Amino acid sequence: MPSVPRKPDPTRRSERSRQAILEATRELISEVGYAKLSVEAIAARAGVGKQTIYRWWRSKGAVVFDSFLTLSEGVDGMALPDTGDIEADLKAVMRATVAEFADPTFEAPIRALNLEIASDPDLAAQYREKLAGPVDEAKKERLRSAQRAGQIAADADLDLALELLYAPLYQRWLLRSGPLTPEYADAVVDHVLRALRP
Amino acid sequence: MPSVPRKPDPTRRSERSRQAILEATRELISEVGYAKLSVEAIAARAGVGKQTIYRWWRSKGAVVFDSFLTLSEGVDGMALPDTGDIEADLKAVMRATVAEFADPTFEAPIRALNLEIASDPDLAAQYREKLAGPVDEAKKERLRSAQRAGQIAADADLDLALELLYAPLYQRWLLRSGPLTPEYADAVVDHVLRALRP
Amino acid sequence: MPSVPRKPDPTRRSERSRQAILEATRELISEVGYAKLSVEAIAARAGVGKQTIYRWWRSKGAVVFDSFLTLSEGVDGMALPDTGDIEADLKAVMRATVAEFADPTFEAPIRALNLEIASDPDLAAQYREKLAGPVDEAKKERLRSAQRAGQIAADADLDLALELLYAPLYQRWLLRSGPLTPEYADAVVDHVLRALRP
Amino acid sequence: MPSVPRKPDPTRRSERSRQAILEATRELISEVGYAKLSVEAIAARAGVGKQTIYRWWRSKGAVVFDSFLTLSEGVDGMALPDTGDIEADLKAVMRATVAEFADPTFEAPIRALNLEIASDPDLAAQYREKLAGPVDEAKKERLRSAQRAGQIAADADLDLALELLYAPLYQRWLLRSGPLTPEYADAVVDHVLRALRP
DNA sequence: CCCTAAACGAGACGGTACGTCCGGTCTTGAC
DNA sequence: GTCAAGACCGGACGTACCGTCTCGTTTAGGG
Repeated sequence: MPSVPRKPDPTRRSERSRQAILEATRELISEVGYAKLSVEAIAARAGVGKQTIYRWWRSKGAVVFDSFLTLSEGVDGMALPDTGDIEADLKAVMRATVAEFADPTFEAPIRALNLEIASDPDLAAQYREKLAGPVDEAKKERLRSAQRAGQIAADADLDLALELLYAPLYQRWLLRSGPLTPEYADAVVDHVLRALRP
Repeated sequence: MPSVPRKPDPTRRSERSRQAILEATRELISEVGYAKLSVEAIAARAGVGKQTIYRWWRSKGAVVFDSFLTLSEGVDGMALPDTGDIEADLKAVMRATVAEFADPTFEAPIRALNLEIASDPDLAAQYREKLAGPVDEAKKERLRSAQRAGQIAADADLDLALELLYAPLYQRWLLRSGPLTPEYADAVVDHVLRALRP
Repeated sequence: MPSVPRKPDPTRRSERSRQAILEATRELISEVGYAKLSVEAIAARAGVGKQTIYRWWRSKGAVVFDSFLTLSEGVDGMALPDTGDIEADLKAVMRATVAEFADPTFEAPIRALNLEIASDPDLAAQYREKLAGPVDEAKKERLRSAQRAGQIAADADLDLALELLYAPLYQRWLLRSGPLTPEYADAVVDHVLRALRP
Repeated sequence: MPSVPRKPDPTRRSERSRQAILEATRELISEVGYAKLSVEAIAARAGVGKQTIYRWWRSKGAVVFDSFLTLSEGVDGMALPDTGDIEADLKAVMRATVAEFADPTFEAPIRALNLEIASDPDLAAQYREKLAGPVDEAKKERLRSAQRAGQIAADADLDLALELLYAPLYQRWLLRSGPLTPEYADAVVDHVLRALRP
């Protein structure tokens, strides 16, 4: 008897347990760090049986991921500031990103999330669809506005533009390969805008 | 007497064991992946006592890291090709990087190494010093040659230049956020050179 | 309001479910053995909700016990053979008992039942009343007949007599402390009859 | 890789752990009863890793069994009292057995042991060899003495004699099928001696 | 004939324990 | 004193069941 694992019925899922698990996960990542996070501890903190976690998530990584999804659910309709000055606007956004990376409260969980995504292609796909996608779309919308204003080339590849802007920040932060300062953000913006000029 | 762990005498270290451990580590990362790599398995595969691993390395990550150091020992004196055409040279190098990332043989170990570095600031420092540093220096040397040839601005920040070039590739690869093609490498080079023009 | 568990109404009990549960129990004891018997498995096999089991039985042991009661319902009016020769009759009955103990079909369930009874005084009481009692009464009736025929002492303690006869068989079987052969049964009968002679 | 479970080296076994485990087992059986005894609890109480238990014992039952072996190690050379009066001596011994069965301190562990033996043929074999065997030999020695004294038949089957004596007590105790009194023990002895008379 | 209340199947839930794996420490005997 | 070997304590893993608790869905009188 190969014990066919019947799949659970989502309509009967306990929302209370789901919330408790995601909240416990977020708390524990902040408290003990991602490396020492255990399903056992999540279940205990959430007042939940371990099976309830394994029933609804494939892996610890999936729980971690979901705990972030929930955090940033309101981001969807988000739009970036548009003062008409693409350079100023980008620098503001990039400096905010730098500040977020520097904030020790965010540092640990975001790092956990990124390690999880880097390890698991499935989560990476979900990440792009649910988290990165909408945010990137908002950013590209701002770049399109700049295209219309003639501030960057009309035929610029906006996906590439985004990567030229953010990847250097991301890499410095993830690998700690250099100081992550507002000035650095500014320098990146200056260079990339130069590359994108009409 | 509180067992003061006298530190081992490196002169008596068994080179044979060291090699066996590093080799077993490389093999196992390729075979079972980084997530399922265990000290136990390394010791068994290497025909070595676990203590011998713990005696000489702080953590599993340190072993993984060292297993790469050994791999790339000959890289030190390396210089990049210099045909006089910075654009062609950069595209060649970047396309090689893309190919390396795409090679399934390298994929797993490099990913393991990067996860380890992202998790452990100490290893990150070692990484910069021992691995990234020399390679980056060679790359910067090529850029300096281009500066002298007037192909890129004399006052360009070469560290930044390197990051603008490599970070987009790195990010796409690590997060699987898009296709990693030679054309993509070319596009990045084109943009960055534009930003760096005198 | 502390959920007073109103007790179920037996008149509305589903006979179909009851039968399915008892049958599934018997099957599973034979198939996987008593130690690995689980309420979950019984419910699944019987196509029944777990609650239906817990509604009508106190414990797994109670189900096991009941599954035997049902098996041996027709035994009540049973009478032992009476050829007039107590020795021959007893030997026949005892040999039959030996055969039953040796039959692998009966072995597992009977053992399960005995372990359950040995663990739970309540079940033991039920066992005496519902199963052992009637059977013992039939056996004692045969002994009384022998008393009237002057084959065993008129003042013999028949309960003790039964125990002298059956306990040695039972012990050998339960603890596997020796071979359980027809000859052994005969020897026991011979000795006990000698002890009971007028 | 079928993970060949290499067998442990008994010469390196920790005697301290072994003792702690057996002692914890005895304590827990007395405290919480056999049904609620868990390997987890034994390990915790003994201050031992669970693996250390699973390394040296096949099952929980085997641990329980061993914890009894250790208890009764001094019994080996034991000899029964021999006043020359077999009836008096047997009654004394049987009454002692009755008392032991009645003692609530012994009740739980002995019952646990018997359930374990009844469930597991391997343990049953060990039981006969290590525990029951020596004790039975002492009892048979006393019976042989009675044979020499002409109190019981010279050709009596002493194994059978032992079973006729003890099985009724054992059965009454295990199944709680009747009161276990000194008088009952006496009655059994009287009958069995009558059956064994020369 | 419908209404309603109970029993029912299904199975999610909070838990406990399972038996396994591995981390990191400690011990033994060979070299 | 390092080494291979591996026992040890501890703790987390992912699974199996426990007994309880909803969920709709039958089902069977009583109105």
